[in-house]
Amino acid sequence: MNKKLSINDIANELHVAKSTVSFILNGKAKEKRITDELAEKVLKFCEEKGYKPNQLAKSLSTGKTKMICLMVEKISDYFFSHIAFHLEALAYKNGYKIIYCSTENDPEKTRELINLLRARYVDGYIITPPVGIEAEIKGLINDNLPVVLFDRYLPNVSTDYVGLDNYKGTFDGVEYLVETHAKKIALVTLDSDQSQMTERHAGYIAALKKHRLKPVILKVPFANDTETNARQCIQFIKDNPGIDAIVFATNYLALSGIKAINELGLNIPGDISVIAFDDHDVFNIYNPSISAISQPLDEMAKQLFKTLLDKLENRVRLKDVSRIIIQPDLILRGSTK
Amino acid sequence: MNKKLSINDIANELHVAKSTVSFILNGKAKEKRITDELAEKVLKFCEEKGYKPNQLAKSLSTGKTKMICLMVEKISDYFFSHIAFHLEALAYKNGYKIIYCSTENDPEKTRELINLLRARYVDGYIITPPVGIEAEIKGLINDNLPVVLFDRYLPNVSTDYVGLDNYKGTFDGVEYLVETHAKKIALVTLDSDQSQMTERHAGYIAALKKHRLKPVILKVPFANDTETNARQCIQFIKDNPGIDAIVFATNYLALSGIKAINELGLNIPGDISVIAFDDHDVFNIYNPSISAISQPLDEMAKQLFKTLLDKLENRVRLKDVSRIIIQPDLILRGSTK
DNA sequence: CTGAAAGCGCTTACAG
DNA sequence: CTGAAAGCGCTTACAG
Repeated sequence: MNKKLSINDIANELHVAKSTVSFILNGKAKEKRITDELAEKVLKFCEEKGYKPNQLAKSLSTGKTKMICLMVEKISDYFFSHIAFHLEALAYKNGYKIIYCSTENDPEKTRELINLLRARYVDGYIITPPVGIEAEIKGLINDNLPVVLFDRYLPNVSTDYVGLDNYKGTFDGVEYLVETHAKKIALVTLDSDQSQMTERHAGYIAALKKHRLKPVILKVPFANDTETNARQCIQFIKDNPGIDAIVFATNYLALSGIKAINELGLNIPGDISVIAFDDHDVFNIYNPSISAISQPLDEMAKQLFKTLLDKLENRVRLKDVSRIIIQPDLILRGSTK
Repeated sequence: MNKKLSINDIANELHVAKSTVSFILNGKAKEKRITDELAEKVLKFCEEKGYKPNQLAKSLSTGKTKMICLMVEKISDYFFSHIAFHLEALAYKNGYKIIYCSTENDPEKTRELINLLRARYVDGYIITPPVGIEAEIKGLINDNLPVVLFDRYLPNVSTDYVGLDNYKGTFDGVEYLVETHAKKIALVTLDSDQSQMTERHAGYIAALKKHRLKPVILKVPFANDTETNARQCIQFIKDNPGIDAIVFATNYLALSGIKAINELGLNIPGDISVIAFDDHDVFNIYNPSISAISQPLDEMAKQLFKTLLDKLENRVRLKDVSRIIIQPDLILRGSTK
């Protein structure tokens, strides 16, 4: 239980002012015209003693905590936990720590979380916003806190955004299915107003229109469990005979849907081709392996962090808003012809 | 950009001393014999103004940050991201925030992470320790910081631990396979010294011994990717003709292994029964669905957090170490007879 | 080039 | 019952 060393202790032991120590430690020795000799001596002493400045004290006086908040829909989801992993590496490399929290798409919960994090004075926010949280996000922006939205945006909120070209994802997916001679291409999606979902829907509709095909759509409630989704898919397929391809708007919908198709005794891709939006590492080992519209996770995380860091380090003015749209990859596997 | 209210502002506006405000806000009004009237007035004022105490300042003077560090092997893994989700709910309910980080099983990286978090003065640690980090964990304990290990423990470190009865998991799994008349039961596991892996191995061996069967074991390197694991499984099954059941020591090994079995044209469970250690939500929708030795995630998270909280709130003395062993559930699905 | 001093926003003995 | 004051460990004008 060695007592923690403070900057005072160091100043005393070395008989210099603590301001001098502080300047040296923060790389302002040159600027403050402190002799190299002294700087060297102080640095060496700190090194030897294993001195680590108290971040709390530092934060209190600078107003910067070097912490960022990652607020996702649900940290245990495949997509979000992978984004979290990639962001972590980038954050730590740049001296930031990440506090995560899950909104579970509940605006009320999200509001509380934002309030809690504000009291912690985190420096910036990366958020997948639920609909209904516009005012709080604007509140953050008004207080000059950098906010980057991702995965989905809020039409009325002007702030940085990093997301996928969802429209192109489903559009290309459908076009590929058309090329393989599918005639009745269904979409199974969530009943959701979120931008990424409406974009996926729009891409599907547009591609069908281009090829003069008719939409066949199942929308399931967000809160459904896997089993319920499977049941609804079975009913949907029965109700719409002749479906020969299905685009699933999320990876978990695809897994339920495949279960449904299996239970109906239909063959993939013989009877029905399948494409899932958002890749998943089990898709590769599934039998048959599942074709997917993939979101480049590391690229997304990279852009997200860069966008936030540019604001945090004042390389970009707060008011200058960027929208980064990442292109999806259509990965063809065994579930399509 | 409304200026943040401080306790000083409140004291001034209400013409009371800031210590009084502080006492009231911290529920010490009674104790300090402050009139209900005054307390009421202050509370109401703070409520109206939306005053949120600055956590940084609070932390600096109390020495408590109300933050805990969750250090797992990899935040994007199914098991860890789900534990993270459950822990989050418990932490927030109790006023704590969580900083996560991934060790990637690298002692060097873990060492750095611990140092970084120490400079942040987090109040407690929940860690899945890589082998080789004993000294640093002891360092935390010596400085009276509560540490709860989970998933695996370090034999030489005496601290709280929450983990699964891994031995029982594989033991019961093997016994069930024996009951279904399997004669040549293989184990596919990681080449790892971690306690959870050696326990799973031991349970397998013990059950075989009891039934006078011979072990057939494949150990794959930790760093392998899915594809490589599948290749090695194929070779392993070819090299050991007559395997009629396989226990996989992790869920991802199971997924690779199933791919291998499929590629060999063997039927599950007709030719080979399969049990996976650690459930995964795709197991349920796989075809056939996969039997699993399941770790109760929410129970585990609950015990983990309770153990840590008991220490943080001084309900249990730091020196009193607990070991909580959670019982696995054997979930039988389509991949076993 | 260096030092004394104020300040960040809290908590908590201590005195009255 | 309440208030003035010191302290947590830093940063940063300011003076010399």
